Amino acid sequence: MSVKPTLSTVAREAGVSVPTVSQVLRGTGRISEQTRDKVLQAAARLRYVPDSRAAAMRSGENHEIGFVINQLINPFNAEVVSGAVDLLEAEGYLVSIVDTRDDTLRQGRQLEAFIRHGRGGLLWVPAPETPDEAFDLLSRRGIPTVTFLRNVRRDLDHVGIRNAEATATATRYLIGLGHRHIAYLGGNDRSVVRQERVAGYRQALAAQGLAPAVVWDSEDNKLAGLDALNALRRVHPAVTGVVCNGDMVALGASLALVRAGLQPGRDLSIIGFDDIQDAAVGTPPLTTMAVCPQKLGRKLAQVLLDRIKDPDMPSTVVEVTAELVVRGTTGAPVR
Amino acid sequence: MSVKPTLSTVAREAGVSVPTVSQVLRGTGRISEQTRDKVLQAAARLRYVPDSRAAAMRSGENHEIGFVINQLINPFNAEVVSGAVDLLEAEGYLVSIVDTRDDTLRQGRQLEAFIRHGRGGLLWVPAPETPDEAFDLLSRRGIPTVTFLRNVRRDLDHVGIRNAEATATATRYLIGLGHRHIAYLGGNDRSVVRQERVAGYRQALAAQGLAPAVVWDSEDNKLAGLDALNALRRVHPAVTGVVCNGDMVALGASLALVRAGLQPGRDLSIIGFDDIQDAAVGTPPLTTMAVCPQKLGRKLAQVLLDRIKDPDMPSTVVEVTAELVVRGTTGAPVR
DNA sequence: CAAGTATGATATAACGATATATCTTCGGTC
DNA sequence: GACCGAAGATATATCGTTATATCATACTTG
Repeated sequence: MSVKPTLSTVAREAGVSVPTVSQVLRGTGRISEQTRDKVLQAAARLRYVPDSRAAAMRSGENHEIGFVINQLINPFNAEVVSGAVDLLEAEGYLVSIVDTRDDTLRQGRQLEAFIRHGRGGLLWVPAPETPDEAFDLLSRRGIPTVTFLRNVRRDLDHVGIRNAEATATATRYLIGLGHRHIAYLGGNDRSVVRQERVAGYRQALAAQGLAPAVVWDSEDNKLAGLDALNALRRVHPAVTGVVCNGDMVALGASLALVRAGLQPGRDLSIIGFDDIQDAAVGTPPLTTMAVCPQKLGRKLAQVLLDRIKDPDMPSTVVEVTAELVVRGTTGAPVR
Repeated sequence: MSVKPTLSTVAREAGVSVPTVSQVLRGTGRISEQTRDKVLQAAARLRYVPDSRAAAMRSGENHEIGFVINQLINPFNAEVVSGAVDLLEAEGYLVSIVDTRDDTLRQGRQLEAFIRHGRGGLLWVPAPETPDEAFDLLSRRGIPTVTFLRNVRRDLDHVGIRNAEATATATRYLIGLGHRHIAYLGGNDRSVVRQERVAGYRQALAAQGLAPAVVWDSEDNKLAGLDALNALRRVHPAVTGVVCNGDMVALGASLALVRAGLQPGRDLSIIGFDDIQDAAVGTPPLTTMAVCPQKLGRKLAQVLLDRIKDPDMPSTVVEVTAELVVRGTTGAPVR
């Protein structure tokens, strides 16, 4: 009893032709009230659900959008996704998400799968060292694509964060509090985002003629942040302020202090990045550079919708400013 | 220059017929070495990518799987997803994820979208109060479906956790430590999972003839857990042990104690559920009922693959046992 | 009343692939 | 040399839609 009703089934049931059913269901063409009702009733009786793939194949229109994200486990990303999905679903699109986990090979397979399965648009956080061919394949096929966070190819639409500006703000804030030895913690140099952020940090330091920059790598999770801060403090004991590449690392760093019996914001100042939900409920709550992920997601969706509407538009770059939210992990250095 | 090469383009380029190209690329039929090479080279030159939708339409085979999850922002879920994806991608499937956020209406639209766009299988955490029609539509169409966590319809395949057993274990452990007033914290009664867990908790209490059960609702995040524990303690000051519906709530509860200047594990014992990454790095680290999300995800994928292979198989139910991991938030009650 | 114009429906082709049947060509066998 | 089978390719139909063209029928209009 698992037969899938098609236009032809409905047409037979209603006693009309296939194109007529198609026209009724899409509300196109001239149809009399009477046959309209007949068709709608037949469709409801059979519980007809149209096959979008067949429709897309013929019409060329495609309402399925792929979201290629780098790390779904990161709550910041998850919130951006939900913002983008809200807008796109309201416009009748189906958004399907895949998680590359920053594995370039996996990403390559997923992108190809998206092409094979005919996505009508792509939102994409490119994995580090994504080969040019990946970008070329998409642009050759003319698939509307918006990159997110990592602005690798200037010919594509992009939505991101003013990274350098944000870390400069954070660094200046610490300097203003009286800190003289400020380190940058988290990320690694393969990351474009981190490069931009470190640049802003260095620039703010240089503008005040301050001590040489200290940049320390770390994976993007609490445990790694915890270990990284301990290591950093051993090697650079003079450091009193830390600008972090993300909230997860910052929370880990804060935890390292607490475990060592020290107090974040007094013994060492920490500034995070992102303002994830956990940032506000930490002990102490985290000072951080906040961007609203929901808003970012909606912006992302909007840029894609615009691009789909007008494929020949010159490429857009939207950059959002992060705002300093002062909470409990920053304060004047103790001397 | 955005033309999409098709079988017909490749056939022209290679100087053979369309079916021949199809056969070469799929490795079926009898093909001479010579034409095989010709075709492969032509396909590579044109950067041909097959259109899976057209293929699926004709052949009926479908290698796209939908994962309908209830809360992507929950790291436990995100890890289950990654486990399932690993296995399914290895088998050549594309897994596309949507997040219902436990909104039954949104879920309905997403399920219908999955049907329209022809998913070949579904992994599904049903939202609370999912109407029967939703299940019926899927089974009528014969779409292989495995529910996850929430076992609502016994006619479907299912992978879940032995909830009652787990909370009974947790409760007995607290009793063994000497606790006599034990509460259950988190979730709400619309949730099937929570019902099962509360049942296990009640049963363990009843077996020892202990004080009446105290069940307290909370949303599934840290902040809500924090507020909920404070409220619970005001109303039931005698409570010395709390079994939680999830780690997020448990972490929030633990935080509430710390903020009140109390010590989790001494002043109040807390047991979580899930063993998310943050559980191990909390201060103190969280005692919890651990299930390995990766393993759970792989199991889930395996059940779906089996179902796809043999649609007439009787329905399977797999239940995984959660294991007590003792860390820092439990101890004997102070008197 | 012939010719033109809405109106409401249908016929037909096409999208890009695969399944099935058909057709050469060649070599082997009696 | 007639017949048969296998190998290697192609012709044709089909999946479920939509786009375009065509076709009746009725209604205007001069």
